[in-house]
Amino acid sequence: MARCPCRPHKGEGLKRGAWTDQEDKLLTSYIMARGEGKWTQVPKAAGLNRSGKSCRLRWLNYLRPDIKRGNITRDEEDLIIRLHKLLGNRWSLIAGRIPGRTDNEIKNYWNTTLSKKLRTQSCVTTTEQHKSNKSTAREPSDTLSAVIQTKPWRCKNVVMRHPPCHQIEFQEVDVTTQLFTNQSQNSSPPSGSRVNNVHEHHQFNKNDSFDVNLLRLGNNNVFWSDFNCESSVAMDAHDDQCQPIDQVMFSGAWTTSCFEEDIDSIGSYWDMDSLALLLESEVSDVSPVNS
DNA sequence: AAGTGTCCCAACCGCTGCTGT
DNA sequence: CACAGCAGCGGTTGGGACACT
Repeated sequence: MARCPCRPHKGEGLKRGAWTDQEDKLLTSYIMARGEGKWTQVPKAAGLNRSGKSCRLRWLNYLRPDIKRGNITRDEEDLIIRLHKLLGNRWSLIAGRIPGRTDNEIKNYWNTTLSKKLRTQSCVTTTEQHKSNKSTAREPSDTLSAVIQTKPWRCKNVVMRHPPCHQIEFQEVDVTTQLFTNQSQNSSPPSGSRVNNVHEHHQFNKNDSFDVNLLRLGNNNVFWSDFNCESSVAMDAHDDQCQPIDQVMFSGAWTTSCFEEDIDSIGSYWDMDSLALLLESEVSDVSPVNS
């Protein structure tokens, strides 16, 4: 499929277009033996006449052993729609939340299937609304989807305080997490679905640098996610619990930023149902991004 | 059977941000 | 600070597969 391999390439005589079985084998066996990374060196070392970029793409989108084959399931489709509503065209972020699916796959699926489907649905909805609202005009903002604009932050000296202590502490962080479970699968928002409290204590050094992904959802909730590992927790930021002292992180924008520590140690877990539940509830009451 | 149109998706392109020097 | 090299991302392309006439 795809490109014509005979199409002249700028400069070098690297092969392009569809990959052969032989090339796949070479790349797979190389990466299995040496691991991912150093993509510019991969083609030469693996004996491939391809660009490193092409090798990386082939591995990530097709050869990786953890890639799930087969059609997108209904659950996955639902999740993609919710995540897209929340994140926009952040395909890699969306893919990171759907095990076994690649950003390319999700992007393609969205462009070829879901966008049409949603367009059709919105046409139907619009028509129905038009019929029912002939006399009662609605604010356009009622139907606006809330797309979170994540903004990455790398910050030092991130500190969290916890009640009753409101002192700034550079050494210790207490995190109270409230996990979502899929036990309450009714349509009610997650206020009723928070069932587990997990209390953890983390130690950080004064000059530690964090890459934490924090999405502030609604007034009281912080959706905290390390996108590099399969775990997420929702923190209740009500009454100053678990709020970062560094208000810059939160001022005026959805923030992204994070632990170097493996937050799996918190005991959190991740599954599609819990995320779906979270999204379902939070998208509807999300605060304005830049207020 | 042959021609044409449409769909799907692997692969490419160009850009951005990060890191090292 | 400037620059180069690299990885990663989202948008786009193009060709095989399939449906339709």
